[in-house]
Amino acid sequence: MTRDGEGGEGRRSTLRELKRGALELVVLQLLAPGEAYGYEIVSAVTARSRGALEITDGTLYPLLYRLEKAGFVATRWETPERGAPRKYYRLTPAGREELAMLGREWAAFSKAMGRLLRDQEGR
Amino acid sequence: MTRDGEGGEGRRSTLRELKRGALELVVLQLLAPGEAYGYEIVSAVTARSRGALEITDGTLYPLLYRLEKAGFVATRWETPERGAPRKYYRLTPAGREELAMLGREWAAFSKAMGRLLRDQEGR
DNA sequence: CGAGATACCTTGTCACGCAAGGTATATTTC
DNA sequence: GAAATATACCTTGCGTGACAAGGTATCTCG
Repeated sequence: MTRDGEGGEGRRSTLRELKRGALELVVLQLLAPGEAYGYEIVSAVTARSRGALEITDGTLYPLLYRLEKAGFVATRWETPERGAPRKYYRLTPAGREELAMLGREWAAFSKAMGRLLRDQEGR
Repeated sequence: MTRDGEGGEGRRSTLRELKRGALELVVLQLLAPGEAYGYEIVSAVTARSRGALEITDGTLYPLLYRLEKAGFVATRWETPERGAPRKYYRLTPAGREELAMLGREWAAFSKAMGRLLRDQEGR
């Protein structure tokens, strides 16, 4: 996966802002089954969200750094038999708590949004 | 509703970032049944989202201004019999289109998130 | 006339996604 | 064995937007 670019001059991609806050939750969820390295996470985010969420490595690495600084993930370097060295990330216990909490918050939030969008009542 | 403050020194309020992107959609939805004025919208957002989304007027007014500049809402001043003058906002046809589009995007996004969070598969 | 309530608006700060660059290592090709 | 390519990680600069904090204008009440 190379530099993509997307063509975008000044276009606002509507819910772009919304997707921001979801990213931390998504990354933690992706790490739940086991460890993964940076580039792997970048493509997993797009794949597992079926395109609803697309990120670049320039977005991910600062986030991973914040997560590590917050104690939610721990890292490990590994040099595979072929290819460049990889930095593997895995959840810490605090990271699993954070994941659970964000999951609950997401559920509450999306439920509230669904209700609000469904109701036709005039305030 | 006065200045609230929330106590927050450096605290990260978790899904705060996520709620950003939802706000435009929520405000447009609140205006769907008819016009409303600023302060009314501020309290309606909290009430209709049942606390899942809380904003201050300092957040809303810049957003309303952006929506107006984008042609999604139109305004009208009214001086009520009692109290300070109010600026009423209503959806334009373009605003209704935007609302419909954001609603579809929200549905797709929340569906993708739900699926991602539900799946336990190891990438 | 003050004090308070209602309502609107602006300024400054901070967070963060993202494009665009860069570095390091390993592999392939000539 | 040097250049080219691929893989992977990291950093810088910019723009956007939520929010706190402050401000202004109008009206009501004592």
